[in-house]
Amino acid sequence: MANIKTAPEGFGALADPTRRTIFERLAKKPSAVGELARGLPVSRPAVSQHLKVLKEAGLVHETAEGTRHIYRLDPRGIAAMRDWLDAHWTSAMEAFREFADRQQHDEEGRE
Amino acid sequence: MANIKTAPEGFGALADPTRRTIFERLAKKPSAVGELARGLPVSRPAVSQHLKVLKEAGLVHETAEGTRHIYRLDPRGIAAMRDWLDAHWTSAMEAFREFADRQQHDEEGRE
DNA sequence: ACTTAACGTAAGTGATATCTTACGGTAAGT
DNA sequence: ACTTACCGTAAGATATCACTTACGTTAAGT
Repeated sequence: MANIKTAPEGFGALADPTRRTIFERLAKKPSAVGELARGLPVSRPAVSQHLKVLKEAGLVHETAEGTRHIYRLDPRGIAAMRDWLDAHWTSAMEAFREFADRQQHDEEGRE
Repeated sequence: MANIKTAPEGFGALADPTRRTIFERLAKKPSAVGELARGLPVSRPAVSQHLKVLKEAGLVHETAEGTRHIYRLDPRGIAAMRDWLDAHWTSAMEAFREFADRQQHDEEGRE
């Protein structure tokens, strides 16, 4: 099971638009830092800082190839966030359905 | 299908610890604002502001009962975030598995 | 009608986040 | 050995965020 304690960090990590773009870029293809910086409206050091946040959240994994640092998505971090959402989704689903049904029933009774 | 364009807003909404606590509280039981403020280390207006963010992210739904405003989780917003994660999870899973296999193979060859 | 309860919003403040430029370190190429 | 490529970190500036107090509104109770 994925470590659910790291899930909250993930939300903070994906809260920033630039980091989401990086995340989506890595989903398509593992990339180096400079490679990511090209095509982004921020500097290369900024990308490094974003990758650090993503890494500490357990969402990406880093490996070195010479001086190049290759980053790729870590599915375990993503799974942790999914699990966190799922843990609440079920109860929310039931409660909301019950509420929606009652809401509809009340409106029908009023017509 | 849930509107995937609202998903990113959700990450920002759940990035704050206090909002996550509110979120978890609502998962257990729909509640009014003052009711939520009790037991939280922040003021009632702060809770109102947090609920506004959660609402704009599509994560909660508001209904009025007299002067009391009842908030409950909106499963559609949660589903949107889940879908966003799932969209990247699959490709990340495959790429990472391939990477991990190759990594292990390399290490075996070195022994 | 008056009071009370519950809530949202405005304004201001302190903390945090994100960005930049500057710098230092490591590995590869010549 | 020297240069070049690639990267992380430090320091500082600006923008954004979360919080508080003060205020106005609406609905219920007496």
